[in-house]
Amino acid sequence: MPQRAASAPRPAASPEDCATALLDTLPHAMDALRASMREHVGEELSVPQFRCLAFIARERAPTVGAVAAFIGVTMPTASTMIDRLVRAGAVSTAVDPADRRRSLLQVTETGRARLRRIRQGARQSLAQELARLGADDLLALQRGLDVLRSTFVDAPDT
Amino acid sequence: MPQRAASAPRPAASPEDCATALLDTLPHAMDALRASMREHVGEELSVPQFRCLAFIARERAPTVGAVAAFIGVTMPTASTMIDRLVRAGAVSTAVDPADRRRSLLQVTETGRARLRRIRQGARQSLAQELARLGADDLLALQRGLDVLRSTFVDAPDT
DNA sequence: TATTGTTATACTCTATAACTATA
DNA sequence: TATAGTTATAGAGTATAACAATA
Repeated sequence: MPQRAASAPRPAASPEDCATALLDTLPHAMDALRASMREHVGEELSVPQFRCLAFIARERAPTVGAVAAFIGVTMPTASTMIDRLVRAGAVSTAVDPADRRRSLLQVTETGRARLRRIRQGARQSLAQELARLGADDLLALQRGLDVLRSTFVDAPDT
Repeated sequence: MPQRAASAPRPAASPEDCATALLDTLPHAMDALRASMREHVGEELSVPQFRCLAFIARERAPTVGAVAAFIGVTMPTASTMIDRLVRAGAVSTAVDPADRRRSLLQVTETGRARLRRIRQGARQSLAQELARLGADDLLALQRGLDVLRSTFVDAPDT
């Protein structure tokens, strides 16, 4: 079984304590994330738009339903969001020849460039804030985020 | 200096890597948090409303400006949000006798009960998902959240 | 008949600009 | 004149209900 560092007695972390910490930490962290995405004026994307675009970019040609499922919204919501991205020239749609009810989505070259700039800017700006942390804290953060991902990204619902 | 477990060689976590992890993990975690707050039908609060109410509840009698600063929105936004909470009977306002421009906010007993129920429900529902994790993962999560809090809650901007 | 997606409608969240009241 | 707050307006994000088109 996993042997632990013998240094200090570790108080066990209960699921309830973690849930509480999640509840009052996550919203602030999201604020910072949002801010990092708005920093480059004139070149911005809301968090939902960013997620939407990033998802479409990394799938080959997802449907509206797939986007909705991924970002966790209803189809009407995804539909209008995608519509805005299409009007902004970031996404193109094509009818699926195999099932004409489906729209296959793709990020345009414009959208791809836009996504790249936003992502890089946000990452840089967040990294700058994180650069104040020591190596131990960074590692702890990374591990915590891994757990978060395994819980809420890789295994969405139970 | 902090001695490390001698088990495996640890790849150093760079601020950039953590920023990337933040960018693609946090939104999903927020989805889960939002869902946990909506679970109890008929007894819900949006995340911003929850933050607003929770802040007012734990301060003695904050002003609209203080709420705006805490949740990171402009005053008009805070003003209308609070107005909704007032109309819902969760918050009461009183003119500050010392400076009649200020409104002093308070959570009503109704609001307090509501907040308690929502918070408990959300915590329980999140805790249930986290209960699948082992003790090590829970600890890692707790530590990661501590780092997140120290970075984005305790020390908002540089 | 079931599924994919859109349209209609309504609310919250959010900002900027313009205004009111008080210091 | 400066500050606290509100009102007006506009747009994004969100949901439910109703509809269209296709399987």
